[in-house]
Amino acid sequence: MVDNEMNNSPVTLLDVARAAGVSPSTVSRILNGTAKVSADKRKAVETVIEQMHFEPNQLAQSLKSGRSMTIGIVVQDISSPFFDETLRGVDDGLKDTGYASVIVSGHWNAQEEAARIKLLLARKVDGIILLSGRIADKDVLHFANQRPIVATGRSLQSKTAIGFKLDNENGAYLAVRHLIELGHRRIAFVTGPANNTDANERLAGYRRALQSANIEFDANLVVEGDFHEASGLVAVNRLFDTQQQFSAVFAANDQIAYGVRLSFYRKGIRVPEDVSLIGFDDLPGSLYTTPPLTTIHQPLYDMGRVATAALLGLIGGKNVDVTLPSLELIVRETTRRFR
Amino acid sequence: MVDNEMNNSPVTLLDVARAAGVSPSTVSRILNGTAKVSADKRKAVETVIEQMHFEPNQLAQSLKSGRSMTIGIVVQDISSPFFDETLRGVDDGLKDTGYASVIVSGHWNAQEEAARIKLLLARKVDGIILLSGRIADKDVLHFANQRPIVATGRSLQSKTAIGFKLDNENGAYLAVRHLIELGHRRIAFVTGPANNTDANERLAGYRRALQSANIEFDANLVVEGDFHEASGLVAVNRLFDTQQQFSAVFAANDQIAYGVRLSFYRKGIRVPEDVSLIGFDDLPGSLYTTPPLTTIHQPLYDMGRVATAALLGLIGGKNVDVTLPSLELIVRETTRRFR
DNA sequence: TCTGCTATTGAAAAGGATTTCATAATATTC
DNA sequence: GAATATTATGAAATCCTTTTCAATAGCAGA
Repeated sequence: MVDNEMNNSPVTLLDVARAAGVSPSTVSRILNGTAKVSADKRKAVETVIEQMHFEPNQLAQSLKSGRSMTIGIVVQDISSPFFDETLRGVDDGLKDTGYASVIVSGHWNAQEEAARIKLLLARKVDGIILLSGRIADKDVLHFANQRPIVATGRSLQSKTAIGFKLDNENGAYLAVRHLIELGHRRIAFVTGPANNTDANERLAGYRRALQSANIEFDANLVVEGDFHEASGLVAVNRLFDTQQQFSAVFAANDQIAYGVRLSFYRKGIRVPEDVSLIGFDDLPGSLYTTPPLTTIHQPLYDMGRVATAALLGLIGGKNVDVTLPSLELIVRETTRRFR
Repeated sequence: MVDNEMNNSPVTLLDVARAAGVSPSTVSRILNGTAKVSADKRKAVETVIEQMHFEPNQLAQSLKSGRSMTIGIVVQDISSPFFDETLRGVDDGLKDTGYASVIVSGHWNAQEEAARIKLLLARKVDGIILLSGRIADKDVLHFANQRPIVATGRSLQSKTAIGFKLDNENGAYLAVRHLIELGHRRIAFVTGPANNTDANERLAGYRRALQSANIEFDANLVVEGDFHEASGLVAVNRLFDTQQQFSAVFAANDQIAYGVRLSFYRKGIRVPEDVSLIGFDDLPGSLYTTPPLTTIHQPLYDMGRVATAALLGLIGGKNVDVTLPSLELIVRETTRRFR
């Protein structure tokens, strides 16, 4: 409390240098260990730094070095549990690296994503992690000319960009096969938006599973949702309105499954006694639904970690290869043998 | 693709100035509209900017102006729905202001919070939003000497710091009164960590509601949780193990309520037929639990907006006053008349 | 004691933008 | 047409660190 707390202009390296009777260069050298400095000066400078509570101005450091020690993260929805888990992985991956992250949201809109990426670039982030999103691959590659980019939910491979995705098709196959193994044959699928790749791949997995069990695909059992809870609810209502027969529902993600679950509750249909339900994602909340949701576990947290490691590698100029844990069926309590 | 994409050193304002045959000052003036510039030069500069794809280096701008156009946000848990909602409010509040945000997590640890705040300060954020947290008020005020801070979950009022909190006590009172009005008299309370202010205030509200209905407080009906789902589950088990009689449970937050709900499901106890359950927070997920959860609505999103507006006011040197929407009882489907 | 090195240290430039101050050019007034 | 007030523009300083380059001092070797 002895320092310049009153005087609101912050202490600079120059102030320190003057107070310690040395040149700024010397202070900088001590700070960064760039060169040998005599013991007495070092001591003097260090005590002054202590006394004055000096903290180097990162902005100035960044400007000089060209490295901002910041990475940008583009999510699509800042309050979605889906992105949260990945974000937690990124956060942990960044721990003790000196990097901080700027998180921006693209809101599932290609134009907004591009605008956000430009913003990050203008801020001179050292790299970008792009989680899902609708922006075209070629635009991603274009931006990657300026700073390395790691993207999830798409396959990309260049000197400055890496993209990886999980095997949605296979995950969906696993889910539907599980239902089939339990004896279900009329399986409804509440999918995601028609133009969404993930949704379409999951649909493909659904079809493959049916096919390999010689169950005919029935388009009436497929209802479009939007990955949010409400859409699951209306999807089920739609299924009932059109009088479809089914004994199980595969929801394209857990959030849809929650909506589906509620719709059944409203109609007095029991899960899993009357109908089986399976989701996709394994959000943290799915452990605590009533009953706990059977679902396909996406290693979201790990994706965050892997993406971060890959980006740090790219930034450091190392060549990286990503190996992801795979999708996994988690059987909980919303599925049961038919009849 | 005609520009310097190959040549990886980015275009600077000086490059633009040279290419357009004017001084850097002029370019800057055009960029910022700081002064009048003749139409022909403006035109020339603008076309050069366009051609060269010039983007001003924000780092340099920030260094000069002392404003980084970045605000720091300290959350406690990056993947908690509680913070997410607030974050969404902040995000929306920042929209179109030119500010971006750096989000760091204090992990409910005072020391880590302090370290994170220092990190943000070193990055010269223009202000900080502190969401909950355990760091002492005086430390917050100390940091606020350097940059304005807006904090939630605590009351603070100084030239550079604003803290506001919702009326937990009253919210809890509302919840418990609702149960009492439904005829419940043996009401269990699953609280938060013993040293947590919010938890204690909610406990106080619980007690006041009982008292004003002449129901004697029974310490055996109060079980400590930690605001996470699992603790709700074990709390109920504990209640059963110690053979407590109760017809309703008040959970100190929605996440605890989810755990409580699951425990009941496991025991074959129906909600709300056999027991009533009420939460606190109104997380987005509470709309889709089975059945949808009766709870106390915390205006989390609004808190984010309000905090952001307050911080922007503080940064701009305006004097701000915060008015918060209040807590509200949301009756859904987990509570019902006793017997 | 003198030459030749090495180890420390400081001066100054650089990084990219903004802003003050000065100047040249134009416009206004009588 | 002369004198003054404006206006548009550029030069240079500034924000804070880092880093290159040059210089000084100290030391070893002969």
